Amino acid sequence: MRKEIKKNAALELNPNVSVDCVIFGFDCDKLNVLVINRDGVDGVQWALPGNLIYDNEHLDQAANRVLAELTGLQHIYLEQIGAFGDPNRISKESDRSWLQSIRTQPEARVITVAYFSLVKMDDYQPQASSFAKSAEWIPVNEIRELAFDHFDILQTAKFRLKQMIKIRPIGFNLLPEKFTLSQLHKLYESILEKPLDKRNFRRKIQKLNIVMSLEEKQSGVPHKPSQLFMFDKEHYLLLTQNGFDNFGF
Amino acid sequence: MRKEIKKNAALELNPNVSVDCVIFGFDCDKLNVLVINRDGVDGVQWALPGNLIYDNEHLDQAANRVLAELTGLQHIYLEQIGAFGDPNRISKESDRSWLQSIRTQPEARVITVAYFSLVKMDDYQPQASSFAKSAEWIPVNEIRELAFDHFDILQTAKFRLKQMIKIRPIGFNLLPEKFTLSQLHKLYESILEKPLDKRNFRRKIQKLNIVMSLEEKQSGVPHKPSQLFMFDKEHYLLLTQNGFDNFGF
DNA sequence: GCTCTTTGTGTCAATTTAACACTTTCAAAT
DNA sequence: ATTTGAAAGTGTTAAATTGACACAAAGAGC
Repeated sequence: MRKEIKKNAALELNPNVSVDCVIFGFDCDKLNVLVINRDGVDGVQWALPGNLIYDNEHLDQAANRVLAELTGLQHIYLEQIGAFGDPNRISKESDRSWLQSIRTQPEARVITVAYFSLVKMDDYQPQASSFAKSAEWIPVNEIRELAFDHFDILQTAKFRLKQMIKIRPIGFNLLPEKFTLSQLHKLYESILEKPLDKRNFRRKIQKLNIVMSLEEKQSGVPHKPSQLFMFDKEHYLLLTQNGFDNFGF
Repeated sequence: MRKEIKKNAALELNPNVSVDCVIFGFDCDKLNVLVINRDGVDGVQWALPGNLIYDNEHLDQAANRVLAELTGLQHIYLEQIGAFGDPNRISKESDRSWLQSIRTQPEARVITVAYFSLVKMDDYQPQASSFAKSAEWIPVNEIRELAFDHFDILQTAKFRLKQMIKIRPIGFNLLPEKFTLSQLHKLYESILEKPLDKRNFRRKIQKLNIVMSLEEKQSGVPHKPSQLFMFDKEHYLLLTQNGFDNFGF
């Protein structure tokens, strides 16, 4: 039985609980996810940024801290997806040996609490540090495998995102301040993984009153320049809190 | 640092991870939730059934085991709500002293993974055992306070239920095999906490093709007897898996 | 047979949805 | 200067869905 008394919980990692972050970014073309490559693992094997929590730390704080430590990303609103904790989640030899090299209790049962977020890719240039030897944006649909149970977590995150998009406005965190409706359109298509009728999409978005058209237009593009839009922060926030009942596509 | 090697993980409770269950039941009138009263706590202070997990146990299994141990309820499909783990979640003195009496590491940081489920109240007569000195169904809207952070968990469960009802069919697990549309109607009103137009409700439900009317009618009621219905298991299951896009009320 | 209580039913106007094609505007190439 | 390619932008229609709303029917108990 574990019985020792903790003296300095503040500094102590809890060997049983970790957090993992699924950070989605949008490059105005497709959905990407932020992954790291771990120091001490040969070759390329992507993993979600994640690590053990401290004993005195809020889960949400831990997620933010771990994300920042591994990738440099800060001040991101993270939303919880849920807990994952198959007792046999360490099925890959590379994961096992990596844990041996980094954890004081590499065999400990770990429950991981997953978080996700949506950010503008351009605003966040990942900088690998701590045990991350690299940190990169990778297109979501190119990912076939991840460390531990991270692939499951990613699938769940994608699913949650699909649900969320029907209930709340989305895009504020994923698009640049000024954006075109085509970009927003593509964002929705990327998340839902299906084509949406352009005219119907535009009509629906405009009726929500969350976008305001600017005077400005695109320039330098080899085709008809697009009107630029901004989100109407007030309306957007209102809908974020209240959600909408009927916004199916 | 905790460094000891576990020999018999199978028998060892993990001091850092617990599960809690929010079991909703419907008495054909209002929504209830299953709560326990703990042995060793003076007076009445309700708590959700929950306890630490074993080190080698799946989270879902742990939730089922703990629920069965405390209330006798078995074979229930539990769905995860998420992880809760405020490091200061032990704010009440009664919780603290109760932990002292039952846990080997009463001060340990605990992350709890919450689950919820919907059952027919009549099929499950709770039988308190283990550290539960009683186990009862209590109307959800009479609950003002619960042990630990269980009130938060309950609120989150209610919220998730409200969301779920718009995306998937509901009722199969909450109503008796044969039921009336009025009962189903009341169930939806209880969950959504708002009145729904009777005719519109019936129209919508019927269009889903999840209910089949039986030849049978109610009898012995002092008013016009109601048609009885059953769920069409096949259609119901189909919609459970696929969800529906537009079922707002 | 009267009363009480709950069941069960239909219409209409307003809104929302899905399907669908052509013109406009710019930059780059010729 | 003209052409070409690429994406932007725009409206109508038929069908489906929504929400609002009121009264007759059936049984039990008196």
